[in-house]
Amino acid sequence: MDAHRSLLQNIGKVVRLTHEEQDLVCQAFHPVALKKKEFLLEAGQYSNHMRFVAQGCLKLFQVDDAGNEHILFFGMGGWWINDLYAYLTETPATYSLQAITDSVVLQIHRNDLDRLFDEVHMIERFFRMKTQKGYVALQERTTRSMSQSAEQRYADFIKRYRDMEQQIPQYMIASYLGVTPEHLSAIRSKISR
Amino acid sequence: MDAHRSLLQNIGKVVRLTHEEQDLVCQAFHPVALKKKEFLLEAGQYSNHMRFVAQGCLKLFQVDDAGNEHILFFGMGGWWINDLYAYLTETPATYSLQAITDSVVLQIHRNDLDRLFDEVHMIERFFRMKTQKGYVALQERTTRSMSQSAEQRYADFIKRYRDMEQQIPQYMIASYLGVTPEHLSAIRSKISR
DNA sequence: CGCATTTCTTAAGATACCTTAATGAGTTCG
DNA sequence: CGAACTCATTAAGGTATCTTAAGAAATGCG
Repeated sequence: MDAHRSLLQNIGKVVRLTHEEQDLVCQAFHPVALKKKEFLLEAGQYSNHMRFVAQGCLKLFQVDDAGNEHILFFGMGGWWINDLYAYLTETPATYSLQAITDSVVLQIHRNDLDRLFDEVHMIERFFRMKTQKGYVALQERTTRSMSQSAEQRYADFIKRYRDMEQQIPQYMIASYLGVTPEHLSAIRSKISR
Repeated sequence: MDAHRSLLQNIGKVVRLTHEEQDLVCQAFHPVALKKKEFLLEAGQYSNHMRFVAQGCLKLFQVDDAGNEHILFFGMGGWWINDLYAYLTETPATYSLQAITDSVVLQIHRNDLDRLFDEVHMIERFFRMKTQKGYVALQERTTRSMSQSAEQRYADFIKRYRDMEQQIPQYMIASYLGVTPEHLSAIRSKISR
């Protein structure tokens, strides 16, 4: 599907826009095509865009002092993904955003978004609700990572993101779950037995 | 200090209010005094208030299937604390909110807050920024809990919350950090050696 | 197709953290 | 004051997860 159409559909699930407003929105969001492994944001850069994944799949991750990668979130087609911390605080990103598969992302610059908030009131509501939803998702994730074993977290993951499982290499799922690839492999073989 | 004064001071650090607006805010927030161990919110109840800790100290925690307590956040004097998930989604709380020491909390009902958003525009801005800050704090916490050892997390904790350390029993700090009290005790004795 | 690279698996030994249990110090309160 | 709690500590043995290393399977590419 066309990227902008997909965006409008996503917004339309939450708030209602007039045709004129839809045009304003489409003009403000610019598409970026990414090859597999290409970066959309690298740690240290400023994150000045809000980003909607129209097609493909990306990962938002951090590299710790020991050089290990920790994936905070995946972004699939129809999802919003960003280092919200960096965007909101206008500080250099501590996370990087990289394409896992060839992808198309629609992004809007902070300045354009702020202008859009004035022009299209419902867009402000949409983003407020998105931030809240993001908070809620993160709280769930934090909670689970504190109270559950790796095996339970993996079972949860495949239940929730069955469709993702195919597109994402296992070692990245391991990183998302907070375990080593070797351990995830052991968990899988234990389950299937 | 007087609870409402403390609230106005907290808000004043972010946005500027007229005297009239300050009066409106004070009228909308109601104080609740809590004895040590008293609950302000129990899991299963609806969370219909935004809450500001004027004095004392509370914990926001969850009990898992095995009956273990997991503390998501502490709320000290001058902090906001809530099961934001439950408040935002208007679903029954999965967390409980309990006083660790005798405390005074100022709270505002959702209906009054929504009304206040219309009457005092800067209050809406204040809460939007608070939600964002909450998200940011949670993202940092999630990240740390994924990538660091219990020992590093504890070192972080005492650096960040040196003043809290006195008021909070160690087993609660252990719960916040995601380890058993026994293990935290072992970590402490290892550090001080 | 075949070689190079990426990804997944297996296994052995190491470490972090947990469980259980016992003890003692500190605190609360009748 | 003394009994009953609450909280922190110690220690022993267990489990989950990591580290390292090697090889197998899958994938990408000339």
